Amino acid sequence: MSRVLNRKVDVAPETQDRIVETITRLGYTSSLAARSMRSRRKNLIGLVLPDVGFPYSIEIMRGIERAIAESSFDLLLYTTGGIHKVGVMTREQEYVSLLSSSLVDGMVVVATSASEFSSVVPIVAVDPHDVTPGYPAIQATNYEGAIEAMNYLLGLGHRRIGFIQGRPEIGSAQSRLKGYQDALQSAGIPVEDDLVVTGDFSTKSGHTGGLKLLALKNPPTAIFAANDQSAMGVLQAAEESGMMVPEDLSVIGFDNISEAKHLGLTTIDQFLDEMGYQAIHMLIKLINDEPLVEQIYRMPTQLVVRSSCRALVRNAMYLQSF
Amino acid sequence: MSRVLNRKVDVAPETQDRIVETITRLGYTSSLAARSMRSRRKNLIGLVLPDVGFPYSIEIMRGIERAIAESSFDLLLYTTGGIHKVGVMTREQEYVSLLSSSLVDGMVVVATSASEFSSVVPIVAVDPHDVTPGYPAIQATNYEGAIEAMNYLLGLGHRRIGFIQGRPEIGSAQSRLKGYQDALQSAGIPVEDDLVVTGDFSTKSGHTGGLKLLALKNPPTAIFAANDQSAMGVLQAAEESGMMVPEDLSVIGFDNISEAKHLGLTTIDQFLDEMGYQAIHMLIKLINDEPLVEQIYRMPTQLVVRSSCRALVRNAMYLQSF
DNA sequence: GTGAAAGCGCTAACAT
DNA sequence: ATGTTAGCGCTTTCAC
Repeated sequence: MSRVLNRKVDVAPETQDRIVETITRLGYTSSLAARSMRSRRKNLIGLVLPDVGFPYSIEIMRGIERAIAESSFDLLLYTTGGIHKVGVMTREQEYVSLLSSSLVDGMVVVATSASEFSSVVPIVAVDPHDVTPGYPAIQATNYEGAIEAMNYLLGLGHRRIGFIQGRPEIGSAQSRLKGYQDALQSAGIPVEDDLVVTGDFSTKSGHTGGLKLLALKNPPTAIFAANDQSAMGVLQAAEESGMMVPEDLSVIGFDNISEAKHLGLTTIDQFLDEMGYQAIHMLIKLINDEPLVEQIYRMPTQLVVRSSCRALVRNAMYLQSF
Repeated sequence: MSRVLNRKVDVAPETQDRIVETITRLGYTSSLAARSMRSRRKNLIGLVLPDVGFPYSIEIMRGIERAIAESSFDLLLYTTGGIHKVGVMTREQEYVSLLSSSLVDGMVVVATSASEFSSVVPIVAVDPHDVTPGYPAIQATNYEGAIEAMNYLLGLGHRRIGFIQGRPEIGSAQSRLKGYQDALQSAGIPVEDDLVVTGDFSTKSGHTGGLKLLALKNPPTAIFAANDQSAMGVLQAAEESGMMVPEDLSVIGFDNISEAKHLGLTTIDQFLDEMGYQAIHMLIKLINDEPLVEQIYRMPTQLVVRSSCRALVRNAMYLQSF
């Protein structure tokens, strides 16, 4: 029977038919556990996500699923339910071992904070916190993108530019800050500590940070937020503090979840999607023992300007239709 | 060693320490496959989703993850990558067998079109297409909700009310249509075929249907769309056909993804979330052999009015902050 | 072309 | 308290 299912060696057509008939009649399906344990190739890819509910994770999952759909692999996602549970960070390696030990052919780990993994099967990381990880990974060009964003604002004539940072312990946030600082330096503008506020990539932190910057004695004429969520918060802050919303205040979000589409740029959702997609392709290459062109695949980040309230209406239309 | 890991029988403290030390040193993790095959209880719940990328699936997953985080179970999601692959519908039973055979303690199946499942472990379905499925399930009060929505519009004085249907083959869409028809009948208003257009829950179908309804010789004064996506399409249609958007046209979306929050109602995202959450709790009861109060858990659906463009801006703010 | 048997990594039951 | 062993359901190998 095993021979029929795995269509390996010669089986008499008559026996074959009889077995197939019985299988369908009984609704039999081979046990994943037993099968995985015995055979090398499982046609299954494992995925470890920090939190399945975040838009961030979702977009990456979209790309992963797209690549999976095109491939012969199925996907097995393992989660314990949110990053809020204690010790999840330390459990990352545990999850990897769990799946890699004998269930999947390869794994994708998203937004991990580990800088090293021990695994029987190949691993590809998407957007790891570590800038120089010890495993194949998909990364964004955070530094270059930040420089680009700053040059845009500098090109508009801005000289006092505020910065809302992302979660400081994460590599991407550090790279973006460094881009901010280096761009200013290149333009011969001193970096003022007052103009840099710490955030955590959330709208709320953008809001708080925005209020802080706008309340300065000598407020910035432009604000560069480390991601779109914070940029949104800055806009809210501007609106609340009674200012006639933007048009008079340049706000840049590093990522943008919707508006960029109208400008013909890659939106962050497409961006994350593509990251997931590339990760699977990279992983499949590794599984098939094909050589990797580059250990770290770097995707160019793009920026988007938020400047008018009209954009919000357009965003609404877009988001709703999605 | 097995005894140490499963902290079952008595082990000498000294031996215990030695083993734990070795385990951590070697980074050993027990094989999920082997373990699952041998023991009854795996502390793992399986999830079969039609498509991990849809907002619909995502919201349900949120609730599921929330419940999982609170429980002692982990979650294993199985997907082949999108409903677009051929034969996925028929493969539903296959996935169920695959996981249920020996990997998980119970399963949640979302938006399934099967009316029967054979499984070794307990199954709970979320929002099955079948209105009277042969398995425990979480359902929405689609019929009652539609009556409620219609009564709202009738209460505003509307007598010619259009209807944008959902995917006709799906039970929930049928129930909503029946609610529309019955409410009209109760009010002594004849059901006009012209006022009912078929859709598929998408914004595009709402758009097309809206244009069709608005182009009627005697157009409706209100439109009831079977879900929020289509309601959004109707709004777009109204705007495009040069009408001063709403205020003068009542559009109701049966589900609402964001606005309802401002009105203090349950939003569809909360609604789906809750469905997923309840499903896990129901399943855990089944796994623990506890009796089920009701085989079908019915969640009250709530409606929301879309009437002004201002709402869009508010939506944008909400969605962005999310 | 088919039957038989070994063994994958575990857990549970039984033996010491 | 610890050592030993029989399988769980498969795939693979080796006989026939």
